[in-house]
Amino acid sequence: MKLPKVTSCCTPLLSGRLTVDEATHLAAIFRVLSEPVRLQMLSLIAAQPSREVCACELAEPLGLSQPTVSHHLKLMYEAGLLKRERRGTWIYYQILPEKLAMLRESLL
Amino acid sequence: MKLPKVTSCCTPLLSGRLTVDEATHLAAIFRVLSEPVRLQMLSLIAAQPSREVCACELAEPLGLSQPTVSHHLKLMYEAGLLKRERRGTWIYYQILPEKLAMLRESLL
DNA sequence: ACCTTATATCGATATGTGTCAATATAAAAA
DNA sequence: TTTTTATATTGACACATATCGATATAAGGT
Repeated sequence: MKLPKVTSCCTPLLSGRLTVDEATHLAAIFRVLSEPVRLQMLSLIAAQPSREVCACELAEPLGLSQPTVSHHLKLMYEAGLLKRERRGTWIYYQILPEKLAMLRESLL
Repeated sequence: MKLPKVTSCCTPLLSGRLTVDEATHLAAIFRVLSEPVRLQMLSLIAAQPSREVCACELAEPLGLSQPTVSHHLKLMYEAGLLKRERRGTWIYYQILPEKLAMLRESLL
């Protein structure tokens, strides 16, 4: 059985008081967005006509090593900002726009 | 002469490629939001009927020392998330909703 | 099986930062 | 001016994390 998609997680920041758990969870997502190279990665993915990117395409334009790219992608994947799909040897990453929408709502 | 209020700062994340400077600037603001106690502070300010709070009212409900509260308020002030106003011995802080609106736009 | 390429993990290091006690500064009251 | 209260700064420490080289794992091709 399929569960309905969750598009929000937290009380909006400005209406009602955040619980400690809500604040911790929301802060963790903002922390993932608090690294310039990760924002550049997201921008780079969004700029592709296919709206996806192979992990192997990121190291060179960002000037980072492969382990570092892998590290950042993992953090964004675990935060629910990216989904991934293995196709053969390669892994492709896509942005999950619902997560960004949820974040926008949290800033209301 | 009064300048028009700036409500946006960066290319939206998903449209067009972020420059390094834009990514760095946006990431710095997200970093300020990446600490649970700071989100709780914002929530606490917004929950006041007056929409403002005296710095001296924050330490006790958050279980933090006065220097730590001062530190967090300074970071949020410098990031443009809060404005402050001295009234006598006390300093009152208010949220700048335009900044949050700008952040929401950056997540488009 | 072996080799090649892509991705993940590990270990080490450097840098950043949240926290507090101690102290300094600012403002008002006595 | 002295005292009191509020806020800011400083210095120290603990902890998190971005980064890389080295290595491990995964998948496909020869």
